[in-house]
Amino acid sequence: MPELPEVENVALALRAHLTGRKLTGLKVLYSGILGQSVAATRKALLDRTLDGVHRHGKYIIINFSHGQRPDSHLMIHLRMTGQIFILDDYIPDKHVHLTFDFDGLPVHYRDIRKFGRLELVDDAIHPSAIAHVGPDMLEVRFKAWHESISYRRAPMKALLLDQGIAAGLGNIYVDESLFLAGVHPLAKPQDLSEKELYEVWSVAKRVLRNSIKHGGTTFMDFKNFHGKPGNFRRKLRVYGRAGEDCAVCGCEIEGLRVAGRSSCFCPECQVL
DNA sequence: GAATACCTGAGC
DNA sequence: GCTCAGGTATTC
Repeated sequence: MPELPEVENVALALRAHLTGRKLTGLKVLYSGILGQSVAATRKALLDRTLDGVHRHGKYIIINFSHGQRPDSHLMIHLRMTGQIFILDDYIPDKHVHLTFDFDGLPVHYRDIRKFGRLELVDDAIHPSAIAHVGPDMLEVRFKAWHESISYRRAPMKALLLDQGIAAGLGNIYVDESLFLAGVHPLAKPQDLSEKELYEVWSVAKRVLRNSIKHGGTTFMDFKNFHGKPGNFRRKLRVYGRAGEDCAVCGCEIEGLRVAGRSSCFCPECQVL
């Protein structure tokens, strides 16, 4: 499911609905999604109050406080199909692996493919567990971003997907950003002028912000905190549109495999 | 880089 | 039955 805009959507909802609420129960039905044991997780989180939600790239880090003891920090990554939601009269199906009970308010973690992770970490903002992850794509400045890609020999598509350079873009928003910037997915940094790279950087941020505004993209599984799909799918120009006509020039959108991921681009608008 | 592994479901 | 899927870590 989720790239930066979808994760931001979930983080905003967690902050808005759960801040100040105490975790009174934690039911774990499938412990494979936990980074630590069920006992350690329960011990660290139960009877604590949620008092902060932070997002870095596609990671959500929740701060739980307790009067005397030190705070606990729970880091969540939804990977491909993770969902966090609260629904009235919801009966959990077999894909709900964990349910938080915030003093009578049940919040479910559901994940069809079980790739997602919830783990206790050592910091509420920059856990050592994600020290290898680069700055958030919405915050990284052009100079720093440019310096970290300019010497690389990989195609732009691979560099934009590389969370170590900047965190948050995934397959959908990389394809969309490259299309809007008019850059071919196989183009390398040295094929592009600084002006073109600036365009990629600024367009990527614009796409992410725009998608956040529309509640993110639901392509297959994504659902927001209230179980509703995001509205950005209808704004997608190339992702998932191989074989269709380009909205700008009318020629056929092509599919291509880059960095092990399916990619869509317009051969006319994105010339190598 | 590429291949593989982690999982389940959808679509052909 | 096969291939593919919004992600990432690990191993050549």
